[in-house]
Amino acid sequence: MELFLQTVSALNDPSRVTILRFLDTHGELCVCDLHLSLGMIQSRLSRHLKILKEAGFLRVDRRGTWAYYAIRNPIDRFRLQALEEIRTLPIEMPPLIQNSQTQGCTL
Amino acid sequence: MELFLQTVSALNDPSRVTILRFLDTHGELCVCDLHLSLGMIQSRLSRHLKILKEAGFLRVDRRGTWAYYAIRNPIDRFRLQALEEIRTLPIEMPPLIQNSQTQGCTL
DNA sequence: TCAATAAATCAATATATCTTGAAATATAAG
DNA sequence: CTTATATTTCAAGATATATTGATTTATTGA
Repeated sequence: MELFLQTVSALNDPSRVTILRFLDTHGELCVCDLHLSLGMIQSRLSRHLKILKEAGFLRVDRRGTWAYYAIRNPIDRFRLQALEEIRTLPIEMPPLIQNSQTQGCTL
Repeated sequence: MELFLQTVSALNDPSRVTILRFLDTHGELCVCDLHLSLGMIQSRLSRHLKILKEAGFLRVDRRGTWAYYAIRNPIDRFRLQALEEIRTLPIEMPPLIQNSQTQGCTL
């Protein structure tokens, strides 16, 4: 029961659904690019990423100063079904801004 | 997004998960039998049933004084997948008490 | 109509979660 | 070692959700 509730509770927030959809669409991204693209201040973003990671949706890969987040793979059946459901939602997705590659991140 | 969040938010509570599992196991039941079986006070149960109904998981059938709740059928794909996931959870299920058939309900 | 039972709603309190800005960590570069 | 940048954590206030007991609505039958 607890694990199910953790999964469901992680999905129960528009910011987190948007993050999942964004990472599902664009693949691995670092926190600062998510910050720039989604317009969330980083403390808020970091908190949501942590919740999604602890609920088994995301994995982190630290390379240097950057933390790269992506949809976890492999992922269990129900979480995958939730991601597939999110993929069908009509969410307005902001464009991807990837300054980490070029001028660096302005936090 | 809103409908998805309503679905997910309805699942985000141990009482409601238990109610869904109980109705999934035993089929249609009236509020007072759920009240007796699950040991939830009536106002609390009624509130959770309303949330589950509005989220599309349950249907109600009023017959006389009784309101019979059951898993909605047909049900959409993601909600069905959630119910299937709930079916796999190791939840301690209390025995079914069905006093409405015999001595009546003691609310 | 009146009383009894089932169910839903209301009001108050308690608990949990989200947001923000500031402070703390951590890595890299000079 | 010190500074700059990226990320996480902390503390405070705001918002949402859950619980309880009391009240209200609805239906049945005397």
